[in-house]
Amino acid sequence: MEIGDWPTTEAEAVAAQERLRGAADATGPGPGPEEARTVAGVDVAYADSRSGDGEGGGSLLVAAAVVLDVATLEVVEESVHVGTSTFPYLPGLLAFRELPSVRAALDGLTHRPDVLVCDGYGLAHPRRAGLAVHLGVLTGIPCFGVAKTPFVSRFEEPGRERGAWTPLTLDGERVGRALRTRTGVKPVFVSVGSGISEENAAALTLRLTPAYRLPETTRHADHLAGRRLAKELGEPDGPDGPGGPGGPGGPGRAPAAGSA
DNA sequence: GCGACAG
DNA sequence: ATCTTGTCGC
Repeated sequence: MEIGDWPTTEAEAVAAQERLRGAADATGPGPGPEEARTVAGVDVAYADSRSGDGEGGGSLLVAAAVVLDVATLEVVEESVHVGTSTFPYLPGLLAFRELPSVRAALDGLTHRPDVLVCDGYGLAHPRRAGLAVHLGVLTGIPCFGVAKTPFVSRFEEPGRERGAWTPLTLDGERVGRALRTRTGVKPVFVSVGSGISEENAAALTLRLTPAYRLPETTRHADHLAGRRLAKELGEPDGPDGPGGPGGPGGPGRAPAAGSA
């Protein structure tokens, strides 16, 4: 979907997801830890989560995309996008709140990552159209989601050790895995978005969690977005003062308005 | 009908 | 998501 038919209301967003559910690539196994050279994680930080945005404008937000080398887990490239929210947070419609800014952050990358990882869901969604499905279809890059809570899905508690997992189900369908990334710690919820198999998504998730419950990609993107947001809030006029030149230091886009 | 509900 | 101090542990 292009900017032209971007949903404005909840009803339009739901309809868009129902059309999207068939557009996802459910056949491609995509790359696993051995095939993928790079993986990009994306996340968004908000200055004001509650009012989000009203009818008039939107609150400040920062989207971040961080590319990691799968073999070494070292940061290859970073990109941030500073903008404003154009859609409120509504359960099941997170994609419409985060997609515009996430896309902008991804556009700032010079690398085209082999895989995309995002917070939230892919198929583990009421209409099988979570953020990872939207992002995978939009970019054409294999994408999956790793969420911290199961939302509407259900699962049996997996074994206590790292690597243990159980099926995530929704309406009697398999929608992902409850995967233990750290021994003795609550599991994460992995679900495919588009262009990658559940097996490869789970294998990559384990590859990306050598030390923490959440993937390094998510951690890096989360921290980058948070640091940049704090900087924006603390220095509204930038390090060079009012009217001064100097754009955003290093990687990063200039502030971009969300709407006219 | 009301509440709960990825981030 | 975001608001926040201390605390346990490598």
